[in-house]
Amino acid sequence: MGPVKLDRIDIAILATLQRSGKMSNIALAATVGLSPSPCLTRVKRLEAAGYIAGYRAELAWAKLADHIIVFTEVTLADHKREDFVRFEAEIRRVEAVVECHVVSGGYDYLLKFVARNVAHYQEIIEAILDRNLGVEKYFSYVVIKTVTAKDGVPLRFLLP
Amino acid sequence: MGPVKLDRIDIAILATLQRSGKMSNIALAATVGLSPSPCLTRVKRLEAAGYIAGYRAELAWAKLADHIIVFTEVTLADHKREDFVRFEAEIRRVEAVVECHVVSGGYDYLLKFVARNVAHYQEIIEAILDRNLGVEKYFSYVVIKTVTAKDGVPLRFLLP
DNA sequence: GATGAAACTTTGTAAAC
DNA sequence: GTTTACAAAGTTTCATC
Repeated sequence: MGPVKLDRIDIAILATLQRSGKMSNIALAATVGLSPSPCLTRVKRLEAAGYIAGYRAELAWAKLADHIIVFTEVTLADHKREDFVRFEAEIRRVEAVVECHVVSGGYDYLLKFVARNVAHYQEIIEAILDRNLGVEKYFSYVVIKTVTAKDGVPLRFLLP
Repeated sequence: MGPVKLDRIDIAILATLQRSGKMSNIALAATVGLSPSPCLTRVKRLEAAGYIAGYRAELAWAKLADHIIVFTEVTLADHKREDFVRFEAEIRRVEAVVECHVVSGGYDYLLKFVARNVAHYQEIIEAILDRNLGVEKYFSYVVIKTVTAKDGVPLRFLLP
């Protein structure tokens, strides 16, 4: 997990693997303009340094199962440290919550839910409210259409 | 891309590959309780049917580059069909926008941005406003802390 | 579905340049 | 860093039960 300097080739490797994680080392080497041996060395180094968190298959959810996505703004009634800790600990255990962020201004948490349908979402929310986690109010935004959903983030855009 | 019936083993394969996309076929077969040959046949069938959208390396953004995430609510001034089409076409071209959803109630779009810092985000937003895409108002929520960010969605949770 | 054999590809390492 | 070589391992196909 030591610090590793990233040169242009390392960035190219990361960017390529982000798009095609199963590409063979030979194909990867050709893509980034390296011969296979040093390319593999770099990949192993990047993995060991912790820059690659893992490899995942991206599933086609739309084809696999009917589902809806809902973003929910949550405001807690009290704002003591223990209120936050308790809410977060419990929300982590809810399968339907795929993202939960603390945000600045307006409200406390922004959550992203996945559910089979609106009724299913309602069940989930009510189960959360029943647990008395100190939710003062919440507002739900059901996703009607997703315009953009990038798999990764353009590396070159974020790196200086 | 034909229709494929998914049995318990198919679901297990998809769930496993979602977690470890680079697992070898031999290891995968052992995990789902199959011998390698039929296991590979199933994987190929699932890929051909379009249930697996691709394989990706998940990068460790926190280690790679300083960055912030911002959720932005956008309301358009006019709601004619062409207003939506124009806004969506342009927003797709903004690198910093990693997600863009049409949502029900409150406002029109919920966007998820990635930027190097708040000043960078401000630049990006101003560039969007300068293009006169019909944005009447917007509100930004900077992510202070991410409590949960699941890589995939539990398959069994969504499937009936 | 399982098994096992055979051909092929890729990986991972090590040599020499 | 490149190229070549090579052994180990994994993939893929095929025939058989």
